[in-house]
Amino acid sequence: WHLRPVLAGELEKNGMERLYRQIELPLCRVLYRMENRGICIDREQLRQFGDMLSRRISDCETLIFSYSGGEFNINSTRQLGELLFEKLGLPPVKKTKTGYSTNAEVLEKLKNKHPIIPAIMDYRMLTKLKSTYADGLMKEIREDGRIHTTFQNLVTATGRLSSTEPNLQNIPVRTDLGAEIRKMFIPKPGCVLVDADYSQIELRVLAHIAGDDAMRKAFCDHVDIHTATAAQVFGVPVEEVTPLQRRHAKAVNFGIVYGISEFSLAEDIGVSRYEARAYIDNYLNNYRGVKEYMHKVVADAREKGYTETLYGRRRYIPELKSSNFNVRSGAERIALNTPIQGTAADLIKLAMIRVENALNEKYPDAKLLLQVHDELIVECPEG
DNA sequence: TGGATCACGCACG
DNA sequence: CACGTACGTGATCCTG
Repeated sequence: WHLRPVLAGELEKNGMERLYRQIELPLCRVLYRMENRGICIDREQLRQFGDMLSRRISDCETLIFSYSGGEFNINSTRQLGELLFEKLGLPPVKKTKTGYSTNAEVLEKLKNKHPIIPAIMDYRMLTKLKSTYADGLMKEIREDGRIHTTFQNLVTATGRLSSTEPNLQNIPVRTDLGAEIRKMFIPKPGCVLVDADYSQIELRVLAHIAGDDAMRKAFCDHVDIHTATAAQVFGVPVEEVTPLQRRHAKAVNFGIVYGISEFSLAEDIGVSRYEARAYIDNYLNNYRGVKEYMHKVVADAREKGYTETLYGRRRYIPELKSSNFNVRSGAERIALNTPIQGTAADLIKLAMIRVENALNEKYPDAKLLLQVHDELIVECPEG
């Protein structure tokens, strides 16, 4: 309690009273309730899924060892690297600090060079699902048949939440087999799970804080933002945008939010650096507000020493003054991205407080259970 | 022997 | 694997 007046003074001095009183403090009670409620998972289905994975992993091992000409620990990146790049003589694509890189990107490039590669990719996917999810989640099921995560509100640099023991914010969804895990989260009898997610919240936040009229108009007109961007970048009418153009425009939109470089964009969508540069230039000439914002937000942060969200949450970035180019460039991407990611975090926290209160008031049997950065999951009575 | 820590890889938004 | 996270496994260090 000796700290209280000191910290209260700090809050006020930094203009974060509103953030604290209207968001962070009331959010604590919401998070406490969500953790206590937990979410139900189908234990029997999870067990069967784990057994199926065990069988497939075993088949995969047999296949891999038939190609390698002997047993080794496939989980060891060191042993795997020696096999692939020394014994089998495959071309090393990339290095790590300590040896050969064997990550998914490398395997993707090698997958047609040797039949062992696809088998290793399968093995990686299956063992990830088994150890982290099938086995990992099973250990966390409590007596009540539910999984109770812990939400951390004081961990991230941007203001997002994180979730631990277990992490329920990274349940698989992108692959078909992974999505099977997600289906095992079920409502209690008589209820349904309602999943409500924001559409393109980060790009909407960008359009707002950058004050970009073209991007705001696209959202106000309810057009698909990636298609609208493709039309701008490639200079074609909206109706004539091809699926490939849309995919490229989507990558550019993501890249902008992360603080793009032509090099990583080119790598991501498989075009030349020259083409990637042209995409970015076109983009910034059409979204002028975004271009100005990118410069201004970095310059402001360099001057003040921190960058901030719409609600005044700060992130200090001393590396902006580094003499090392890579360190400084990284800091500039952080200065650009943090207000976007952090404002989105502010907004969903505010929404959580309002949803919790509105449900208690009007639908007391409906319960907010989870938050996954841009989505809320509610368990509510059927009908 | 076994706990702590680092490196690596990979699940999500 | 650009921004932000959590976590499992292997390898290595260190302690007692």
